[in-house]
Amino acid sequence: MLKKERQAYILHQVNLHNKVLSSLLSHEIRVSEDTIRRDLMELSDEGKLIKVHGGALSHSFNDVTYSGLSVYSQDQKKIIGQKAAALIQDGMFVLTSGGTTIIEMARALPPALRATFISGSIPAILEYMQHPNIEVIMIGDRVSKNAKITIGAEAIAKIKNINADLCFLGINAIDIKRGTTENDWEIAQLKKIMIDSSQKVVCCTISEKINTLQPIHICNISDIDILITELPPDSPVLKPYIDAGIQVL
Amino acid sequence: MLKKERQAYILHQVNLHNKVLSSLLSHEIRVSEDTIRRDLMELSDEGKLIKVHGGALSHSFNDVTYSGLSVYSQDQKKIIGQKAAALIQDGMFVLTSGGTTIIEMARALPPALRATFISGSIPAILEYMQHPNIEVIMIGDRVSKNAKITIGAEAIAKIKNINADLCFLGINAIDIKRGTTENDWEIAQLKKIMIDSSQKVVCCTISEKINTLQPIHICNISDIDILITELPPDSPVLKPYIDAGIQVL
DNA sequence: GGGAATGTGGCAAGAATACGCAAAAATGTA
DNA sequence: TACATTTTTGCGTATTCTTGCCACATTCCC
Repeated sequence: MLKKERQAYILHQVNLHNKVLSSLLSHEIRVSEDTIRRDLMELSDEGKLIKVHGGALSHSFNDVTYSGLSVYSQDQKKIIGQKAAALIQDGMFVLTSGGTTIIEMARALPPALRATFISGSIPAILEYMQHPNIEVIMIGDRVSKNAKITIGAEAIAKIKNINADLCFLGINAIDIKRGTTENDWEIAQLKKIMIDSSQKVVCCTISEKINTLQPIHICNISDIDILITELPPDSPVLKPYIDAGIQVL
Repeated sequence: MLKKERQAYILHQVNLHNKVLSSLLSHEIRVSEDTIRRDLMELSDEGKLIKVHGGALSHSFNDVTYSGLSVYSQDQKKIIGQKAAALIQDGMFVLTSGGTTIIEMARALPPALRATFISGSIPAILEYMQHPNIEVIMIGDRVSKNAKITIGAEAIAKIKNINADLCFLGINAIDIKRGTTENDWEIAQLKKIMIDSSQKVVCCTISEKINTLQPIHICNISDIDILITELPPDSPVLKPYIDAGIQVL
């Protein structure tokens, strides 16, 4: 088993179970605990997980301490949310992923809007529920505790049967060559299906995620219709994406 | 259980109940009181809570002023929640409705418990997600904004396919003759199906709902296996239900 | 005041980790 | 291809962390 492969597996396990034990992993992958520990150290240095005595934890465990960082980009995300909300018109069927940018979009929805929102993300659903006039559809399945989203074959099958007007994805990494990428395999699968089930695909992300990569591929640049960031559309960072035919807002 | 994990659990409990007792925690998490005390010390040093003799208090405890009445009803529901949680054993599949009593049950679940919880209630799912070891399945469908639960043909079909060990229903009205009743037609439908899909049916309600009626019929007394209230089982109010063959806790 | 509960500090066993080192594997270079 | 260099991995040892237990002090409650 390759080192990268091993680390990807560890990361997947962490995102899946919120925790991993060095002893268990070393037994599973049949390498020494030293190797596992070194992997965990590296992943921890990269900010992918939190190393603790005996193993590692997912970041979602202490999002209390992380809130400082998210507050920082809160304003940026509000701008993105407003741009995104402006795309939705009465009567539309809208499919959305989870993520803080999507939450901000939900908060920016005009109260008079009448549309149908479909999502598996629990925080997103909670926001949509606050809205007086929109219809909310929850995708059911096993709940991933760290992603706070429903994940699994059932959810995928359900989304496949949908034909939505718009699909909003909060994304963690986008690159002009590699397209959008993700670090959780299952969430990547979900997003792929959501893209397939929608007429138009809107990607929302703060600018610092632009030109970054994560291990798992979601879609190519050509699959994206609209890209929303907090920057003005004529920012030089966004030029390559406009040239690639994406509508940038 | 990892140290960080344990501390996260303690913190969650503190924020939930505004106080924790060392003795209780040590029993729940199955570690010595020394360990709990050390954890509380550390968390106290980090400013996450306030250490006191015998346990710890939430920091927000100061500015929380309770209205005496609501606390009273809350305490009743906590008692119900604890009785209900005690019924669940490792490996069980548990189907639950929504409602405040069910939420209290979710909060009373021992952290070591490994079981699968299935529900369409969003507040209930949120509570289950806090638990370190239980698997959570969300039933999907249209979201009813006032009931905060997924409702519809899809949800009903999904529940029909389940064969659960236990079904917990928070009920608003129970009567020895008319059985349990409800005031929302769709929720009544859901509860009916949930009863059909479970080996054992547990009804949870505060005693003031006993011998009351609502317009829509859910099930008869004979369909109920266990009835949980905040009262001791030998209370005279409960006598008719025991005579009817229900196990009263 | 007195008994019970709780807290303190020390200690020890066991688990987890850091560190240095060497073998093995991969990579680079002539 | 042959050889040097770097990377990766596993092992032994010393060290640190974690936890439970014990003796004893302190606090709480009646």
